[in-house]
Amino acid sequence: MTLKHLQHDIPDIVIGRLPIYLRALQHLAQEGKELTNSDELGKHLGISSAQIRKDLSLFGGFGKQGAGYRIQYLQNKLYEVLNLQKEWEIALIGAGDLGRAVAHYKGFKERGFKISCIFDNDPHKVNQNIDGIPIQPMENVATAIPQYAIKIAMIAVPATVAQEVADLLVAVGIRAILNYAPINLETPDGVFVQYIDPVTHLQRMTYYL
Amino acid sequence: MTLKHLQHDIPDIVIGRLPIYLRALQHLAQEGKELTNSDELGKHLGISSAQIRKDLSLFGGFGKQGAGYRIQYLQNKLYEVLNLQKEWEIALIGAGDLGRAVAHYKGFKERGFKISCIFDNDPHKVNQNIDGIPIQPMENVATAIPQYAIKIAMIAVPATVAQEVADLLVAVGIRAILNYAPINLETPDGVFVQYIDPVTHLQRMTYYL
DNA sequence: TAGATTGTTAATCGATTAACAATC
DNA sequence: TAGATTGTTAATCGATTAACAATC
Repeated sequence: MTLKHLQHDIPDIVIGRLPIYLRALQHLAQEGKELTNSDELGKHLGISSAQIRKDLSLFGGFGKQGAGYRIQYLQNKLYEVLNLQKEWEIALIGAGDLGRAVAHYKGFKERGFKISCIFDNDPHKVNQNIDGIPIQPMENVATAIPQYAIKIAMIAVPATVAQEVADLLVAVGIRAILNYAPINLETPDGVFVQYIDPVTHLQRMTYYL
Repeated sequence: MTLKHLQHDIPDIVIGRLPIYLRALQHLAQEGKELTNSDELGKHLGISSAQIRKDLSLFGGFGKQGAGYRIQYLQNKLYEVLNLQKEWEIALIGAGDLGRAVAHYKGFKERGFKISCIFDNDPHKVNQNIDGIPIQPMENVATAIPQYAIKIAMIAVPATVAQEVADLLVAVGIRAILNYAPINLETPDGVFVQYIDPVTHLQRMTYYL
């Protein structure tokens, strides 16, 4: 059973669920389980079992009728689908409060993403380091990012300059941006942006309170 | 034109977009604009103008034909819809690396959310403080949260204990949880959970790289 | 009034679910 | 084999878009 790589058939909303499945599988693996099924996964995630089976079947048959899914095997397949088999290097832009917090977060390294360079335009911060990673001046972006072929960046600068920074990053070859600034970014086709704005999540819940 | 409060007619996916609209409006207001329209907003956000008009019209008529939307007025109405007219108090659970980072983030206060108490089970951390907010022992959760009628909590503890913490929070009256631990939480009906897991966003983008 | 943009309806599109044959 | 659960199809459900009458 080979991976179907008719990638353009796969809705983005399905891709968005795969990391969630992966997280649930990790959890089950830590409990010492080797086998699971769409029903168990669904209960865990509050998603219907039919949806899980349908999502997974888009990439080929990862399960066995009558048995379910081997956790380890399914994890490996999802890593493969999501291109997570190698560690990705990330550039972090901004070394203020927010950037420092992002840089200190251990979850990136633990789950396959390594912050390999940090940039800031404040001369006082340049040549300091965060957990051993030196803070470089913004001028270095144009050389360092292509040099190490870094494709992913995180933006942790004030909202007022986030678009400008994004434009620069796109110009030097960045293809995926995780934006912590509370502002929408415009990027050309083929450059992907995801947003981390905890306040919008809170505002979504207060509606119901 | 009064607010329609047939709240159960409103799809959650629409509620989820309102904070994004609010963010765009704030941006336009800062540029000194007083008036906007569904087309301008849509271009800003990469959303169709029809969708914006439809979403907003679910709550009553906020615009004027031929003119568009008055930014200030629309902001106020959205604040009203989302219950953002008063500052909300939040409890933060966990004062490790992640909890500290969350506590330091200035965006909450700036946008109407105040972290008013912090809890941790590490005796070494208790009685220290973060930006002037004392770290209390976990035993205090049961008294402090009802005392101040806090309805929103943020979880920044290790994934292994996050469910346990969530159960406790629900038991003492918390109705909305922003969960930073990379694990799905199960909560009873009427308790809302949102997730902040930057790694899942990165994993979603690597698919396309 | 003429021009512009909303609010709303109807049509389209896409995602979820139910059900079951296939098969381990 | 009998039992269980997948993979997949068809039906349902819900969300988005197109279009335009209403109206500022």
